[in-house]
This record gives sequence, C-alpha cells and structure tokens, in this order.
Amino acid sequence: MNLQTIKASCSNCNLRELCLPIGLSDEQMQRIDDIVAVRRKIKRGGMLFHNGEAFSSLYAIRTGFFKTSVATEDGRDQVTGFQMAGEIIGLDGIVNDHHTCDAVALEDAEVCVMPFDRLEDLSREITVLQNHVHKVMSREIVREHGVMLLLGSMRAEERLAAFVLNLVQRLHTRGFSQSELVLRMTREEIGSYLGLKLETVSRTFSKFVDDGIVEVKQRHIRILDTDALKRIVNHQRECD
Amino acid sequence: MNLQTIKASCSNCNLRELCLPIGLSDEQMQRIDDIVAVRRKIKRGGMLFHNGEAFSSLYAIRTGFFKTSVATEDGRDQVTGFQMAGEIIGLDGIVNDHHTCDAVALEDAEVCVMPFDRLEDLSREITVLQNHVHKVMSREIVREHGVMLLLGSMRAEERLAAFVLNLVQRLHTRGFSQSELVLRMTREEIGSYLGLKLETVSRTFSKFVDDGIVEVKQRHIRILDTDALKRIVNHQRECD
DNA sequence: CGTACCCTTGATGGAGATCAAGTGCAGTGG
DNA sequence: CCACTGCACTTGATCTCCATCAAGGGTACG
Repeated sequence: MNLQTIKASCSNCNLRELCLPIGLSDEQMQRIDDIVAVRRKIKRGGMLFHNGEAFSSLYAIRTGFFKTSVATEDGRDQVTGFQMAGEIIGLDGIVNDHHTCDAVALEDAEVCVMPFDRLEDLSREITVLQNHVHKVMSREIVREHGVMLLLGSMRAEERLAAFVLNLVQRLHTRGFSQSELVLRMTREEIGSYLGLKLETVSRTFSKFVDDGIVEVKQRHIRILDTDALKRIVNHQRECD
Repeated sequence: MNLQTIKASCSNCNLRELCLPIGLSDEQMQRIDDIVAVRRKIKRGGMLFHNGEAFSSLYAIRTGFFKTSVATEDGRDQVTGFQMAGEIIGLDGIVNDHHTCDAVALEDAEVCVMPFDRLEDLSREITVLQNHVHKVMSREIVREHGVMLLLGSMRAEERLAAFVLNLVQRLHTRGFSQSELVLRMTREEIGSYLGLKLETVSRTFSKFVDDGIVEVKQRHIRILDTDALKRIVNHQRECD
C-alpha cells in the first residue's frame, strides 16, 4: 500500500470546530485523540476507499479535496459529492460493512482515520460526540436532498450557479475568499455531479462570462456578481 | 390537532425485524417499548411533519405509505422518497433540530413515535440499538446515492423501470407479490421523484405496455417480464 | 349523475446531448 | 530553449429526448 501514516492529534488541530462538537472537556478530547490515532496521506488521483472495499473507518479530511462517486454495472458513473477539509467521508460504508462508492483525491490530501467501532464505543460515553455523529449523518442526508432537488428540477444554468455558490460558500467558511475559487475538478466531473455533459458545463460557464457574472480562466473562477448567481438559482423564470 | 394516539408496543409488532435490530433481550425490548410509547394516525393527505417544523422524533411507519418532498423558495418541489411500513422517517430533522422536508401520507397511515432524545439515551446503553440507528441513517445515505445516479445519468425508461423494480422488491420483502403492485402515488408524484413530467411517466408506462413488459390498469401494475425491466435499467444501449 | 381529478395521447418546441473540430496549457525530452 | 504530446477545455452544427401545450377520456365520489 502506498500510504503514509502519522500520529494524529485533534486537540491542536485547527479544523477541530469542523470535525468535532464544541464543549468537550480536556479529558474527552484526549480520548478522542486516542482513537483518531492515525493520519493517512493520499496522492492526487489516489483512492481513499473504493466500492466493495470492507468498511472499517470514517475519515476526516485534514487537507486536500475529494470526490465520491457511484457506478452502475454497465459502466456509467455519477459523482455524488465533493468533499473538502473538515468534512467526514465514508458514511456510506456503515450499513453493509462495505463501501458502496469510490473516494478519489483530486489533489494531494491527508485524512484522519477514525475506526468506526471505536467511535461507536466512545459515542456511548460522550453524549455530545454521539449527538455530533448523528448530526453529521443527518447533514449528509439533507445535503443529498438538495442535490436531488437540483438534479430533478433545475435547468443547466441553475445547477451550475447553485454549484458555484455552494463551493465558494464552503470555502469561505474555511477562510477563503467569497468571490474567488480554484476548481479542483474537471468540467467532466462537475458535469457528472450536476447531471450534465462537460460541453454543457463549459458552455454555461461561457454564458456566465458573457453576462458579466463571473470571470473564468481555466479552473480559476472569480465571481463578479454573487446576487446574479443567487437570482439564477432561486428565480428561474425572469418573467415573474 | 387531528391526530389520534394509542399505546405502542414493539415486542409484539410484526414489523419488529424491519425497525429494530435482532438479538435484543426481553429486558431491552421492554425498554424500547417504553420510549416508543405512542402511535399516531395520519389520514390520507395529512402531514406527519412539514418543512420548518421543530424536530423531536423519528417515526417508524406501521401501516400506510408516505412521500417526503423538499421545496425551493420559488415554489418548485421535489419528491425525495416514498416510504412504506417498517421504514424510518424524519432523519432530516436531526442536524438542525428542524425538519427540512414535508412528509405526507398517501394513504391512511399509522406511525410509531420515537422521541429522538430518548432514542439517543437508550442507544448509549444498548450497543446493538446504537449500531442499528447508524445503519438506518447510512442506508438512507446509500439510497440517496442511488437516486442521484438515477437522476443524473438515466433516461426516462431506465428511471421508471428502476422505480418499479425498487417498489416491487420492497413490497415483496413485506410479503406482497413479486409481480403485482398498486401505486399509492399519482403520475405527477412519480414524475417529481424521477425528475420527469407526468406525461412522460404516462407515456413510458404505455411504452412498457406496448412492449409487453407490464400491464397497467390505472394504479394497478402487473409485471409480465421482470428481466426486461432489469435489462432496461442495466443495459441502456441495446447495441452492445 | 355530475363534477373533479387523474390519466392518456397527440402535436410541437426547446434544452441539452452528441458529434466534430480546434485551441491552450503543462509536462517531456531532444 | 523549443518541438512534441496529451489532456482539458471551448465552440460550432446537428440531433434527440423530453417538456410543453392541448384535448379528450376514464374513474371515483359526493
């Protein structure tokens, strides 16, 4: 296995407030440190886990950027999400003790390995941790509801606008700009996530540029008019 | 409130193996009975909970059939799932202490009310129950991955075939026929779930009838050729 | 028995897919 | 340093599937 492992420590991790509940005592934090014993590095293009693999751990992303995707037997696949620092990945594996999607690093990444059985043990003793785990899973369910809404009822422009706004908002939470971002994924991966072909993604970006809403230079995006993007998402029909 | 409440009991419920983990002792079962104290009846068309409502409980469906749906500010909405006896509903509410979707009964229904805080309490003491809750949530995440795949990459025929197969399979688990089912939802609700218009759903059913794959009489569906449906789902391109 | 809703079917239109060509950029090796 | 190669991206032309618009029919229920 081409993976590197290093000792992890949550207590002095600056992503603590993203991964963990607030209000943990020093002693509780120490016990969490003990089970989140190991970090793992994944090279760009490498897999954190893959469909069919036995499930043992959840992963908290420390650095880097991932995509998760599912596939049909006949070869089509669908990107189900893009995950960044502070987010938890691997929840799909719990139900059947095997992962049902692939997680691929879109840039060099590092994750904290959280053995799930130990996490369950600790959740039984630390109430706020238990509740936190439930909220993380519920958040993922709600996020996917949003994607279903997007895929089921939005047109291409709305999908892409919603996508860009979502990405930049999450990056902003992590201290990055509200108006600039660098895409870590290809047009094809964006298209797969949004249920569009890569040409449509490209054309739609071009249209946004023509309309003066964004600047696009390869994967570098600068948002010139956030409100216009929001209007596109919420208000498809210009008439009313 | 137009709801009726009655005392619930899991220990002699025939859906036990759908809602609860196996291997509970009598004493553990009794404690679960204690927290699942109440059942609630919902009339056809009534709401179990709605978007924005404070979250307090999960619900186990005892009888009846529900749809859940989310909506955008500008009024479009998307059915996110259809739920039947033995399934758990309300997981969306955990993350923000408020529900983010509507749950509507498509026929007269009865649910068991499971106050979530008490469920968390008990989960800390009964390991298999804790793990069960995690699996229920993970199962929902995986289910939604499947819907995303459907919405993002399948054509109308594939979507409807997958939908019918999924429904009949779940009904079969509950002791119903493998080849016959009664739809509890309208064509429009099916369309919303599948990202299609009701006319397309209707036309696609008609095409299946023409092809001798199913019989359709209003909401009564009889599957004549399950394999053909499976082939439509897995093998979109007839050429290869 | 009438009314309302749900469903089916036909005709037409349009958003996005597909097919195709060309451009720009990064990495490689001469 | 520059040609070469490969990949990601853009843009144009055409096609197709599904949406939309429209009309009619069946069924349930008061």
